[in-house]
Amino acid sequence: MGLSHAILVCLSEEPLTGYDLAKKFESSVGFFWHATHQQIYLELRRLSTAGAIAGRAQPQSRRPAKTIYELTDTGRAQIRAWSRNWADPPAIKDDILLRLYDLADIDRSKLVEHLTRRREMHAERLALYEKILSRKFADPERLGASGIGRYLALDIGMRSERMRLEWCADALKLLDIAE
Amino acid sequence: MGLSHAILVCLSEEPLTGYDLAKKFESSVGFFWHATHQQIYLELRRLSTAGAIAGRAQPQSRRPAKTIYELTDTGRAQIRAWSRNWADPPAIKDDILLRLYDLADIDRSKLVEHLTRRREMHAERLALYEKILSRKFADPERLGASGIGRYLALDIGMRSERMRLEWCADALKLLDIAE
DNA sequence: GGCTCCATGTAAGTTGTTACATGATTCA
DNA sequence: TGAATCATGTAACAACTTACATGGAGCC
Repeated sequence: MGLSHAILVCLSEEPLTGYDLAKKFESSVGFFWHATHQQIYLELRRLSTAGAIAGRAQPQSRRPAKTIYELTDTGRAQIRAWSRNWADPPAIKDDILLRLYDLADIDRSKLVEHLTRRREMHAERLALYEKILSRKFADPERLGASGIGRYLALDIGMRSERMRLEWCADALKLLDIAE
Repeated sequence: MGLSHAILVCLSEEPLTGYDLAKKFESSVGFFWHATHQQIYLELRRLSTAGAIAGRAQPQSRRPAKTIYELTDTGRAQIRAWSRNWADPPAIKDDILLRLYDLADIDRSKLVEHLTRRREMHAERLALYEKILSRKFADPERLGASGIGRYLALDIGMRSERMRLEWCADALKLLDIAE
């Protein structure tokens, strides 16, 4: 199961609450692993009863109480074991390619609209990643071990956005001349 | 739901049996939409009772009987309606990026092994796509409307493999010098 | 005699999505 | 005064995975 590993990896960096994790899954880690808060809270309870993580309840004044989870030694051992396993490259499921497959039967102008919007989204994403790069990885020589990994994750994110951006542009060109 | 559309799109090309569809989902369409035969047979029954497709039973000598499904007018209308909807870019869920995120805590030599294997897989995939390209799309000028769509789907597949291939190579280089 | 291809299914379990719910605090 | 943030959950459903099952045909 992927989500459990994603959570363990996050917690290996620092102890977090379910709420914090949910936020993380909407930005940094979320760039390559998506999860909702419902999934996260459920999984936290599972990992907790399995002994991979431990939660400390922390009452707060003026705020609902929260539970901060951290890795146990068992959890740490689990990550190490998991990291040795082979991971199949992810399968792509992209609706827009499905539409292209049947181009003859489909509303052409809508497709152009969608491709244009996607091109913009990829450009925005790319700009965001570049901003993160310049802020956090300005000096790649001085990155620590975990820094390199995060740099590489960001790097493939950028390459992916750039590739899709270019493809959208070329697809639009081709659709235009093949009118 | 995605699978139903994937099936409808396949059937818009030609009538097929569940078995044929399952094969298609392991090669051509399978490059951007994966499904097992169990899912497919279930979905075919659903689509059939919903009236989007119709199956003709065809008894065979020396072979088990088969059911050939084809689109109904309702089904065709459904595709057209669906094709106008916006499709969010696919979310990536890649285990290997998860591992990178936590590089400090992880078995480095195993990671190198995995990246090397992945690089090979991407190279193989790319070669396969290039072969398909030269066989089926040798002359892109003369493609019909549906041909362009399929060409573009193949094109993004090739770009994707090439991008990942290069990323693997660069990641291996970086991990090597950052030893 | 075993392997792959044809052709279709059931059943159980896991994962992911969507809708709904609560309730206080802080900021504009 | 209303929206966003903090913090956590239940419930129903949809989608996907994995294991198991059947049985003949043709090939090496």
